[in-house]
Amino acid sequence: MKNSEVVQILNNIADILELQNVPWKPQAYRKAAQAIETLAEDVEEIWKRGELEKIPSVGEHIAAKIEEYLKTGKLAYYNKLKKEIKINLEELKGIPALGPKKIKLLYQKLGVKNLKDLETAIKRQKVQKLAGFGEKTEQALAEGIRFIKTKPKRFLYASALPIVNTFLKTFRTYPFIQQIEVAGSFRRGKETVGDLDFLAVSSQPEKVMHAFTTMKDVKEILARGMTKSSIRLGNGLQIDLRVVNDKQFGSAMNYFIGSKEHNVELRKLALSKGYTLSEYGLFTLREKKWIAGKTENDIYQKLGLQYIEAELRENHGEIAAAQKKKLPDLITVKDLRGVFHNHTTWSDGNNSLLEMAQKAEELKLKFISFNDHLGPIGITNPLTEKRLAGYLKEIENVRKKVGIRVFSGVEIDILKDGTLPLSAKRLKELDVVIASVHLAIKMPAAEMTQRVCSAMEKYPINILGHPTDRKLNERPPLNLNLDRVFEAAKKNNIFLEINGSPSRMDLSGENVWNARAAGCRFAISADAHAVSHLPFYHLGVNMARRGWLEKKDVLNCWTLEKIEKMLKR
DNA sequence: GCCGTTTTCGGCCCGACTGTTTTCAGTCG
Repeated sequence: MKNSEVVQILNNIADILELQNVPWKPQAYRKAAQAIETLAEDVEEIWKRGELEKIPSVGEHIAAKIEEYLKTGKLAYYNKLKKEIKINLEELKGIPALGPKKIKLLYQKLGVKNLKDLETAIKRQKVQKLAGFGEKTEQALAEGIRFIKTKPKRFLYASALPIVNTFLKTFRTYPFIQQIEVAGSFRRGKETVGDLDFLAVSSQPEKVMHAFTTMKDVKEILARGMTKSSIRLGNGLQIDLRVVNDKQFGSAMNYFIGSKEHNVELRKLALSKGYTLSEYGLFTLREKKWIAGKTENDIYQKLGLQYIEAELRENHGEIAAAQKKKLPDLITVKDLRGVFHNHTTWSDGNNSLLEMAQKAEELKLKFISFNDHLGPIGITNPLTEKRLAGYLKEIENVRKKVGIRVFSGVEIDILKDGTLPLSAKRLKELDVVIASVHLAIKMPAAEMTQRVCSAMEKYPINILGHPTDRKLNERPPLNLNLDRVFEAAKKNNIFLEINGSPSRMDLSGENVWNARAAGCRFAISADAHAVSHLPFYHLGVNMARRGWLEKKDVLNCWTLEKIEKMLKR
């Protein structure tokens, strides 16, 4: 699956062309990148069928470039561009508040080529003296650097997911492998992963190691042993594979799923009961007699615990709860009857209302909620009060053509002053109102908290959209006093969104956990901008599970009658 | 560089906010 690599290269080309002031081409490359990003299929398969140009926004020239890359692993045009600019754009463009124009000026006036140069220039206070820059910009850049430095780049769960699936599917076909599973933070459903850990059962470990280290996507072999090897893929993701025997599989899974903190607690508990626990099994302390290890359930049982789902293993009280048999009956993907927060061509989505609704029906959902943008951000092609009537009319038509419930709604901006750009009266004409912060995202905590809480107090809002507005690997969460936000949400009967968009995952599992403790309820959304995005609600379920949620905590799981009743404001 | 058919050439989602200015450029979505 080379999709993510192709997407990255096309985006990088767009960045360079933008820096060079080339008109229009950057958009063309970016659009093509976006189209490939939302593909459900492997771009290599499409190329093999000779259908690259059938991908929207991919024309003759970009298709040729994709072909060159897939064939040779290189792209001459991209390499030429990289040589021309002499700047480490990938590094610099990641800094918030730094765009192509400023990067160019920094290079021309101060010779800044990379992060290190920029740091030196800031230290010498040279940046603030540049035309168009100032003290505040310099400060903002220093802060931006601090942010990206303290946040090591991790892979999004969603980009690791197809790799995991392909890997498992392939390795499960090998006759010399009896069992193989993914472990690590991926298994715990974390929104990002540092690497991937797999565990296999085989009586011929050397064959497994051979198959692993000779996979076609391997770029580098980091370690190759008899039962354990590590490789790095072309996209930089590290994969570890370990082979154990049948009797050890459960204990090894338990050890490699972690978290480390959970494991430490579990081992302590084992000791207190006269056992010792390691990746090789649960043994009696004195005679080292094997007690359990074949399955994880055996181990938890022997320790007097309920089975603890992987998503809960963060040493967040799960062991104590398991002792008292008080673990939550965790929500699953199947419990969701529908999905909130979906965009269409009425704002910045790629598919029509009908296409989205039909896809939801195909996914066996019972309802879909449309929440196109309404607010001042032009690039989202937002709805206006004027266009609202046409939007609602088309939704009415869609209702006649599909067999599922279709909720009308908007995603409306919470403006800087805490007001919404549509009256409460008009908002009440809609089934589902999601309110979100999109602009003026840098505000001190007190003001930002006031802004969000005031909107929840004064307007008929159903769902607070992506409450912290964080973007994984891109920017930190809003300055918010979340305790106050949770309190206001509870008081005003507003559901907190768990946004399943891969780079958002907002609220995070930990925030969900806290909000649940504060008595809040939740709505899971896809924030889909294309039919291929609809399944993103699965990722939201990961956050919900990490936050200990049950069916009763999540609006999507209720009966349609109950949902409708609850949405009335 | 892509797209479309009132166009094979001439368009290409655009407004708020910030920090720098004194009317606007750059960034963000």
